[in-house]
Amino acid sequence: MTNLLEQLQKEVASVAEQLYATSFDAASIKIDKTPPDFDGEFTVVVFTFVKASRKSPEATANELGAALMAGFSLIKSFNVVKGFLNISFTDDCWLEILSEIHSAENFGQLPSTGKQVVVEYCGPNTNKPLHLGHIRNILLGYSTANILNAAGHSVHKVNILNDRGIAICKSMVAYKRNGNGSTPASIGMKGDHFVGKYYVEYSKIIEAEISALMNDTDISKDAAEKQAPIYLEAQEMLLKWEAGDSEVMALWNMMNSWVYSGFDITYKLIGIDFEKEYKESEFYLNGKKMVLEGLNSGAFFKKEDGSVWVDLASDGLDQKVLLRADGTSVYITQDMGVAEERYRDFTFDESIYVVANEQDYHFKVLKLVLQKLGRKYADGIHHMSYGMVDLPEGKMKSREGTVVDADDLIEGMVSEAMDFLASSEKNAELNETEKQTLAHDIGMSALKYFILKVDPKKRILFNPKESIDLHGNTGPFIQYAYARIRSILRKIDEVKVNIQVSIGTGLMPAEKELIIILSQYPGIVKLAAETYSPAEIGNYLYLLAKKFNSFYADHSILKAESEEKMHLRAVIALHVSLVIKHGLDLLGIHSPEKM
RNA sequence: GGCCCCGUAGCUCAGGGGAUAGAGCAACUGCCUUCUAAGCAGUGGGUCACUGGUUCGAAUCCAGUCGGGGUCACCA
Repeated sequence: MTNLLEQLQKEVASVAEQLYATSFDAASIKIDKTPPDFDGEFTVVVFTFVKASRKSPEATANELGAALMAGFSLIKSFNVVKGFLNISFTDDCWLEILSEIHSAENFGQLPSTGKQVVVEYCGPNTNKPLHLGHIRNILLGYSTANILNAAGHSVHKVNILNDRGIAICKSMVAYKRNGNGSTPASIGMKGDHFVGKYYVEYSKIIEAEISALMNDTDISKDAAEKQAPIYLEAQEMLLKWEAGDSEVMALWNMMNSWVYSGFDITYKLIGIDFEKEYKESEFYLNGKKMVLEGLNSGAFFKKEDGSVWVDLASDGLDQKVLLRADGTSVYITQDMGVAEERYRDFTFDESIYVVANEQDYHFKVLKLVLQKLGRKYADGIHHMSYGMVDLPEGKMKSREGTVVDADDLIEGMVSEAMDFLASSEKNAELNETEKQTLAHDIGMSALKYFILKVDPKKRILFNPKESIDLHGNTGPFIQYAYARIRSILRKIDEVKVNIQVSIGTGLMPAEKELIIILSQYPGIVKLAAETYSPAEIGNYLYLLAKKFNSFYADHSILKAESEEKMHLRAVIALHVSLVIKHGLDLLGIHSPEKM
């Protein structure tokens, strides 16, 4: 019963086999949901059978329909339009399905697969605050982890902190020059913004120095950049860092700790968490060891200048450097070390990297390199490649100051939701704190849904001048449907109505439609997990909420025609609300009880 | 230039072999003494970039063309 569609496929296959003495693979039989303009719930596409039947599509469809009716008691009726066999199931069949949903322990949670899955997301640099690009990454990562968990996997959310390298040194150098011992606390600034301020300051200083050099001497801009005093200072600081200079390490630790405390605030605002955070500074040396191991095993080779390379020509890629001539590590070396550690930590079956598609090439290389080192776990590496966020003018560029800051964006959305609350007579009974909480839930919902409803693979266009909607195909729309249902259910609880499904009540089309949509939910969770696509959940929830709202406008639940109808509708509404809540949870969106 | 991704309504997006291509926003009409109007019902809006091919059937698959983006660093 739980999978009506599969059952129907099998029935069709066996009926067709009897009629036409040809065997058909049940799973390959094409059955769609019947489009709204036609009568029925499922549609069998009969073109695949006409060759065997040697009859017209219509005759074949009629023949199959009659045979199905005769042998399959759940079918109420069928009709044929051209090559399409539309099938209706009995009301009792759908009520039975509703009853199954009603008695399910945790509808939408799929049985355990026993698989260990790691999801890495966020991956910030520690020299500046998070921006809109990180927000998409964070939302996709967190939501995908939830979805994989609902699909039965054992999921571990991890972060990777790019905490070393020239970028952080730039902030450090600028701070040393102009910081005057100030701290985030002393000037009342969030730690990541504080450090980011000096990163911006570095750019200003070097630009001044470059133009001074170019005025004094006749050199190119590129050359001037490499001679600028602050650039040389940053380089020197990087070397000192690698040498473990205690003064540099102290500064580095202090500034990074400021950044982390800033990030933590943002993570909390968004409502996400990590089981473990990996710092690249702690693992890049392991990566180096792995490169040397590959050199010894012959997987990699050394060039005359001492640099170490891997040849990926046989895999359709180029040669790739793994270790510089001076022995320092490159980006990929660090990822190798972290991957190894991660396998030690979780012995994962699958390790998912949520990283923008500009790094497609990098992850192909990482996987191949680990495979060449004989790491079996490399087969489980999956790059969840998502499209970047564009502004109307194109890509966000931190140097040109066009980045949309994460904290600003969040604050803007929440205050917009707050404005809406203030302008409405509803929610007047809430106190200021409750209003803030609600505005946060709604504003974040609008932002999260705006990003998550789009297919992860596609790029997103964000126009900072147009605020994100609170109406229509939005997060608040779905939340609203939930809040309306909760309001009704609270009233039912008051009169202690015992909610149960009674088989034998008839079903109106709108009631049946909601049951059908509800029954699809576990399949949607599975699909979202298989395709790594929170958008599947988002689109489904919108459809569900929309159909419920439509139902709500036409039919009263509390004042239904009969007691029996009231129970039935209450059960349907209850499960619409539970699925909405479950689905919104997967997206990291709260479901307010009132709004 | 090589490789990869993307072109669907004015805008933002669904649909990814199946019937007459759908939503939201924006514009315009109606609907709150009835379970929350952040809602519902409706109107207008399309050469699914273009050309060819495969198929009973193509927005969907294949090839090419045009347009947009990414990448091909001893940057991360």
